[in-house]
Amino acid sequence: MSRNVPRNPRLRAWGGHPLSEKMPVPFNFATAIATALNEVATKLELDSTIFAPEVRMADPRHGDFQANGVLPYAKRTKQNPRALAEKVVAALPDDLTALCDVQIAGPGFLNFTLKEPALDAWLTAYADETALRDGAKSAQPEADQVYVVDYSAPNTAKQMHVGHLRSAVIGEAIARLLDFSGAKVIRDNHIGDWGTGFGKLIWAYKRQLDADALASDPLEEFERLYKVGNKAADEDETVLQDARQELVKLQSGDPENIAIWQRINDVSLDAFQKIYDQLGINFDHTLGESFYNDKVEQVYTELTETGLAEESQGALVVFHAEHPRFKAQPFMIRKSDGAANYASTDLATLLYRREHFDADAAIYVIDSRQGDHCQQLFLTAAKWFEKTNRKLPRLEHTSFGTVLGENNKPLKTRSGENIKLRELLHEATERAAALVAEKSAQLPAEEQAEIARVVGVGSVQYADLCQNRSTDYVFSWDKMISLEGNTAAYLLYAVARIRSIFRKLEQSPDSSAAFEAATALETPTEIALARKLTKFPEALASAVGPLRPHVLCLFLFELAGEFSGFYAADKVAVDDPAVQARRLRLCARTLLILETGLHLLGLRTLTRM
RNA sequence: GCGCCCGUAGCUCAGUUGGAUAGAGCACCUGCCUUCUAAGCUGGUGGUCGGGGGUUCGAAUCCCUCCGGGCGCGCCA
Repeated sequence: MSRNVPRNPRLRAWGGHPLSEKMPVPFNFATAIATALNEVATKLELDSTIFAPEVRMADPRHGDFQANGVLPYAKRTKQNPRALAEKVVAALPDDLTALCDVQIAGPGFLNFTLKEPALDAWLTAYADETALRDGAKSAQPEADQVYVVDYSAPNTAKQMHVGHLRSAVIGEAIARLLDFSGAKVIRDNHIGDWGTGFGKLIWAYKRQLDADALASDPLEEFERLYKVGNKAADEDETVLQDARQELVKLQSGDPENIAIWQRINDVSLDAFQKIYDQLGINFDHTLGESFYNDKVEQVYTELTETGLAEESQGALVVFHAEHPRFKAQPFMIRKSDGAANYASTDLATLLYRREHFDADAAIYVIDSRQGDHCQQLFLTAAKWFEKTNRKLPRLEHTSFGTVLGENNKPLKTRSGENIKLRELLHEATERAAALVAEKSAQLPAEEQAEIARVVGVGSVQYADLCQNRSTDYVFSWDKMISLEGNTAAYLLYAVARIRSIFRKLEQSPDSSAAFEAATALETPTEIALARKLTKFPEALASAVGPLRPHVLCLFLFELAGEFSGFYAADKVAVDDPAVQARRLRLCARTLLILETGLHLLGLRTLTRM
């Protein structure tokens, strides 16, 4: 019999960890409380269609968790809320009341405060990343489902710019969060490698190529050529005709044009990879629009045969008669010239993901401005899959707002150009390097450079993640790099200070032997820190559920704040071995959760800064 | 015109299945380094939650309406 299988059925429901003989402890206390309250409701024969525990994290002044469900239930069933609350509390199972004190507050709220032994048991049970991962997986109903995460997706022949930042950063964090929670994640970079712009670009490539520029900075040269071709086509009708001919030749497989196109894509992907390397992004697949060239015909055929698509003004479009807006606003799946567009390839892509990857879910990390497109895509796919007896994956448009400059307009350079991601990351690193030189001049130059890279890039990533993704956000170098408040540097600094303690004491955060002498948590700052640590599962679940990384950011910031308070109040390197051991254990767990959390967000961490 | 998002402290933002005295950070004022990294910590000032109405034990949160801002809506992706 495996000792990893909880014998207590409630513990199993909690995703509990049976390491402590004297106290079984759930991974997620909030879930445990909700489970217990539902059992009580059954025991008391409450109407389960009305009763919901409504457990949430509480203001620390009121305890660790509060359950608000008793009051509305009592109101709806015309009972005295307080009397019902007392009945519920009296019926709570012993294993829950062993974990926390329960109080009735106000008109019938239940306040749960974790007892010190429960905190202690949690810190014992969840001592490494594997334990956290197992706990997260057990708490996640979608564990083992296949999630395709579609993010980044830049266009080839152009450099990545600030407009590509959020999809890449948020998408990566979401992929990591889902993976940590037990999903089978497939990271798919759906690059735009087949646009109509290639005709103009190839036209210019054949006539105005600067070989030296191509050798030194090919992507810059492709961008210049595109502008040349675009301008020429605008000014001269015959150029436009020629450019169209180049596109037709490309699409019909002309070897010369295919070779140029291939060259452009190779160069582009190399440049993208340099950015991805800095951001810690690795895709499982890069299946761009060109990959679906031979797969759109099936889309046309099936959508026509099922009666979903119709001809309109020479194009093939889908209307949704039942929809107030999409009954008139078409979803165009084939242009009047017969060419595919991104609606066609997106439909083909979804089918491929369903059939080839067996996807249970597809997450589209795309700009909120494409909301209509996604809605039409999802609506069309739902009908198409239903009519063809296919299982529709869970489809989610994980949208995000625009990065604004301090003038509240989309962020651009002074001359009105998009800011290149390469330059943005470079400047972030430079600014961080200046700070490192000022604050940590004693460190070797090489280490200073590494710190600058981690802090600089991490600051960009964190600034993007820490705000609710649905809103636009104002980009500010000063706020981002000032390293105060809810920033990457503040969190990285907390990590570095913990590492420093272990170095000074010549101990390892991974060695449980160092913590054996630990006694019960005592000081208010010790207890506050431990209480915060046990909220990680809640924060994680709240971030994964609605795919909102900023919830995790906020938790990590608050955790780092609790740690800083503890650090200032309670010295770890004290003579008393019991006190030192228990504080060292708090440091080890804080380090574990800060690092795990930051890595989930896609940031790297440091040992010194 | 239709639709989506948004409006919370001087600034940038949390608070989204309705819950306790609406919270942070920055800025400003105030203390704290011969003690583990002061890129830190402690205390304080600061609010008609855009306006008005409604729903109820309870509304920043839900509904209605108005004001203000951003974005999208047939051949770019």
